[in-house]
Amino acid sequence: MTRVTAAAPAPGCQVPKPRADAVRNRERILAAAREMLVEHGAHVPFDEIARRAGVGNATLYRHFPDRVTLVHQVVLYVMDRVTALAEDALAEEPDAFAALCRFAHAAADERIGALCPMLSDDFDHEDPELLAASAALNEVSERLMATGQQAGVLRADVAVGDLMIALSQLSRPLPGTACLDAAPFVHRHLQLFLDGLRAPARSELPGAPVTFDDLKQKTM
Amino acid sequence: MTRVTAAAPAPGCQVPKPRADAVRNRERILAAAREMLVEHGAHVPFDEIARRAGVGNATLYRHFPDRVTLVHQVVLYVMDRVTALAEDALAEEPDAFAALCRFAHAAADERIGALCPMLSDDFDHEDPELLAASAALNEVSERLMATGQQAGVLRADVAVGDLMIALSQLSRPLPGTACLDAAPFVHRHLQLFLDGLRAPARSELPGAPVTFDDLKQKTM
Amino acid sequence: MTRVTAAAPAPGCQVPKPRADAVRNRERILAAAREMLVEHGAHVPFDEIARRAGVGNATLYRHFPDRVTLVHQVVLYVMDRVTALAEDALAEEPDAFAALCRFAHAAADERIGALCPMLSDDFDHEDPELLAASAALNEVSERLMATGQQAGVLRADVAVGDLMIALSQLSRPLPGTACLDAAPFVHRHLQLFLDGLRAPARSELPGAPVTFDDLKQKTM
Amino acid sequence: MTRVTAAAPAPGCQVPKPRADAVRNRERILAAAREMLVEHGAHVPFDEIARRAGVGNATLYRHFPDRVTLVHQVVLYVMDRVTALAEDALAEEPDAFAALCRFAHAAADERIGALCPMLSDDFDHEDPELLAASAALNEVSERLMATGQQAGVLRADVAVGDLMIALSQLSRPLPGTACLDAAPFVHRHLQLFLDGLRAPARSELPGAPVTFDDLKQKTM
DNA sequence: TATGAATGAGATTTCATTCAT
DNA sequence: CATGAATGAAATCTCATTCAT
Repeated sequence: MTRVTAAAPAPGCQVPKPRADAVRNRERILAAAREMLVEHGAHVPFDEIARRAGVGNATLYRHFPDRVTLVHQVVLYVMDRVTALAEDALAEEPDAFAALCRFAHAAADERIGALCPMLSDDFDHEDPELLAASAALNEVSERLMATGQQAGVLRADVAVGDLMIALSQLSRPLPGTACLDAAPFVHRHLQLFLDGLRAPARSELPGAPVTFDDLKQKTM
Repeated sequence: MTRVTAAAPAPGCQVPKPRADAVRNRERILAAAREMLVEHGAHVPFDEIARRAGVGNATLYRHFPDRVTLVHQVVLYVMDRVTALAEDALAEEPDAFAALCRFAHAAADERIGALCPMLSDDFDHEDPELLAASAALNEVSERLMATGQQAGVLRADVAVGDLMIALSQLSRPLPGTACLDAAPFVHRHLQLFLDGLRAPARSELPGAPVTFDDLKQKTM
Repeated sequence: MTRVTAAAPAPGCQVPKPRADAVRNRERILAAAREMLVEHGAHVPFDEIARRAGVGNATLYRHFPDRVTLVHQVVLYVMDRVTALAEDALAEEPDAFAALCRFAHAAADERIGALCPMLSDDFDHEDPELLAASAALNEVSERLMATGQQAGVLRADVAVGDLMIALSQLSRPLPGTACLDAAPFVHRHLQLFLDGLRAPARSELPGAPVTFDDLKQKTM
Repeated sequence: MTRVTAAAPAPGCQVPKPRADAVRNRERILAAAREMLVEHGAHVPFDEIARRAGVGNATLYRHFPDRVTLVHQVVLYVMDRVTALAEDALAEEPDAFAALCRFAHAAADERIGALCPMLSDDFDHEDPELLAASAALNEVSERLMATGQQAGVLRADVAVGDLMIALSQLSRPLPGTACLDAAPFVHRHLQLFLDGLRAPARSELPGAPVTFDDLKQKTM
């Protein structure tokens, strides 16, 4: 299993020193931002995120010069963790459909909805770090679905993009509800959706299977 | 079929004069607000709504003294139209599951996601107009589901609340996508969800069936 | 004499209504901004300008969305007044060199230094209003200098740009001094410069005569 | 010729160690600060000066505890160099007016405008180092002017303060122009001003000759 | 000593709401 | 009634200065 974002510096490199407290602050800000963004939407005041992270607001600006950058880093952060969940499900769950379900529910709990900003028009899909992380998630989730389709337990007319979109939509916080845990039906409706994915297909789907790359198209 | 929100004044009442342009302005504001709220979330500046509606901002305030009121009226506006869609589906579609599907897809197109603010903590569920509209929608949609369950084409462990929530979530515009039409996979994923609703049930669902009334609970 | 910026609306035009108080506020802001910008440089807090003008800060933003716009309008405002001074000097002062001196000292008192931002790299020289005002000032000041040169009282190797630049430089507030009136030597040094302009030329000048258009070149 | 600011420690003193890199850093900061202050005014962020000097911001603070101190040292730095230029002109240029011109143009190139902060209300004129450097510059520049006036080539109604002020004003970078070299007309207008200084006087000057000491008066 | 990081105070800008025409 | 203008409060962002490594 490869963690993408935690790129280790080459041994003997000249980068001065990462300074422990700065790293810890960065982590704390990312974690706080993920919660705030998922729970309260993209409009949370920066000061609130800073307070939740326990740092001054200017510290937040030092690490993430603007909102776009912060969101971008949160996406990377969550994507990395979700990728790990998919790898775990594949490795530990022998039944193909069970693996898919395990992944889906775990990803919802891991706030996969935080990946939604990727779909935004102004999201930078060319960023190298994102491309790498994205490819990793794409690879493992395609493996997850292919396994199910080859085993004949997953309908053939769906692709990873379908899963990712619906997963994100269904696990997004309902407006006005304070946090994800306060929406106990997420797992219910997710399970209904997963039942719809199970083979044999029960109806014809409009449109074509959505791949991961489709999500990067500006023109959806 | 009863339209709830267009309450006609009692005959012989003394309400001065409805003034044609005021009525037209109210309609334009409601339509504009529905689009803006669904597309850009609850944070759209009032001035933007006013501009989209083609009226001055103060006119908007004259019709809707505050954001809460405006949102409330938009909910009523959409709820009324969605109710009509359910009635039409029931009346014109002989097959029970086909009726459900027709309703779901039509409601998505009608921006049923604009009902989400109902789930917000600060939404006033005691308002008489809302109670009436709500009861009407509840009645017809329960009839829609009951028909399907009695016909054995709809799994028995789901209720209207499940449908409404998931429908809203799946049809909400993805962040950054300007309008619903720009998200062509909404109907794909909605259909997958509908396939999950079809009997026989393929897996056990966590939690209990969600009724319409469950959605009014402040503590979700 | 033609005032350029105070463009009168065509009779019978459809522009709604200028609203007296808004016009008065705009005037007050422009006057206040001219003083603050000339006295304290381009970094004066917007709130200070608003306070000096006696309006709320947001009112300032309504009239001038950003600092660039405000500065631009101040330039137009001052340019118009300086143009009028040149016209007056030409019309009322029979002696050519006396007219030039009268104009120079009056322009210094009128804060011609406020035109300095025109020389900045990010100043928009393409704006139609500015082009018109600029042409008017150019025309009258060239007439002013040509008169002197034809009368043989003004050295021939200088052009309007030379006058404008030096005039602006010499009348700019010295850093740290509160206001122009507190720099009583402005008129002394201006007169020394004017003496240097008088014919016959006492030394050869480096470079070429600077025209008005030269000042618009980004590459100075 | 006495260099004032490079005060050598008394022989036998106990100052620990000058540390070569600290001295070099101090030089680099002073040079960078002179450029930034002259080019972008007194408002340049400290961090920018530090970046331009190639040191960390805290290093800047170690050498110069606050902005006032930094500006003060820059003034001393430039004053010392300008004094040297005046001495050179006097020593090497036999013609009195030529010496004045040579000095003026050289001082402009040496950024004499960096002395302007001396005129600021909050500048400390009592500092011993400054008093010494100031006296030295005053002495040599008075000698420069007296020579010219005794030779009858420089008008009698001007004093060193007039020269210093006008020189500073005319050589200050125009707003938006990045560096002095980008303003090719500085020497043109300076020469015009010098022509105005030449005897015989062509007009009467308002005000009285400005001495060096006049510039120290808080109330100008 | 040199430095990057942290921070609060203040500057800039936006927006919901009220006011005057 | 309809509207553009005005406004304070809050959000975003910058920067001089201090701190910790």
